[in-house]
Amino acid sequence: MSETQNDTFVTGYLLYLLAASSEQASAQFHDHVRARGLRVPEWRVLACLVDNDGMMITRLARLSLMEQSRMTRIVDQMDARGLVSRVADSNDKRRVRVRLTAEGRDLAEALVKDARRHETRLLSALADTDAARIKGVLRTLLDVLDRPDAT
Amino acid sequence: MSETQNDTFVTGYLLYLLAASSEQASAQFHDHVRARGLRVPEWRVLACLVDNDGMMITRLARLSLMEQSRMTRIVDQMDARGLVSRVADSNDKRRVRVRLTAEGRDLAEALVKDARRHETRLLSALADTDAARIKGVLRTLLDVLDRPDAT
DNA sequence: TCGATTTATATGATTTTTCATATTTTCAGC
DNA sequence: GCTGAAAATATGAAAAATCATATAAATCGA
Repeated sequence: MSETQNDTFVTGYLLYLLAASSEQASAQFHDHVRARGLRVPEWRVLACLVDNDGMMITRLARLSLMEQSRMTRIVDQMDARGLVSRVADSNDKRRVRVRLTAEGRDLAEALVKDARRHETRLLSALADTDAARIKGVLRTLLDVLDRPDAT
Repeated sequence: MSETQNDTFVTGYLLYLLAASSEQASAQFHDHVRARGLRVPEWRVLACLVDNDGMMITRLARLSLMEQSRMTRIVDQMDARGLVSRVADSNDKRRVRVRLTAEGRDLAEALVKDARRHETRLLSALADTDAARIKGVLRTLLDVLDRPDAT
């Protein structure tokens, strides 16, 4: 007798599929990140800063999918550790610009390289049609969610 | 001058797209869940149990995407609150079967109904082709991730 | 059938994350 | 140039989540 019975709802529910695939797809790479001595939120910060160094805390938080107060502390710790430094914005004194240090940049670039490799492997495990579609579909979903309706 | 500059990596990275779309797609419904007086993990437990009442803690944890020790405590609290009850498994005394109470079932069924409505709205905001593809693509990804290779 | 291993759950201690709110600076309208 | 609102960041206290490990029951092999 199979233990798995009629999984009528959860298993086919869009939000479950999204959460589960995000979770599982990330698990492997997140292990790698931790093996490199970083926590996942720190890796996210580094990745954002490689794209666009000197982001302010708020924007970094939005992009890294975390709360502002949390980002403040993450940046504190990364600063203390020498991966980033806080720079006052001359135009707007409220803002804190976060910049990669040389060490931070090296680590960030190495990890981005690893991430790209990992992504390639992941995509190549999918059938061509799925691999070709997945990012487009997700981007569309994100676009729709940005528009203030969709509930 | 646009604040958004050359987002070369993060914005197009599969794991980011997955995390961000999961996060954002869920945000609205999770607010609804909290408005109904539940935390997200509790909602997940209820949803699992509607599909398959009497699941054991370990399986519930896997399906709800959380750790076992955490699930033990969530079930404690839901039990204390009268939403579920713990039932000893007669065949295997290590196991704890978690069953919905009448109250738990009512709440669970109401929320599943809400979730279905929300999902429908979400899908209808996508173009037909995307709506038709998204679940399939995610399921494929999950399948691939289950197979022990794909790194 | 004994002992070693694995599986299922529980729990104390710690770390992470959130929540509410304070502080500082900018901005908008008058 | 004031005044009130909004934006950016920080921080204490609380809640949630993780980690390591304990306990207990089942299973597998010699």
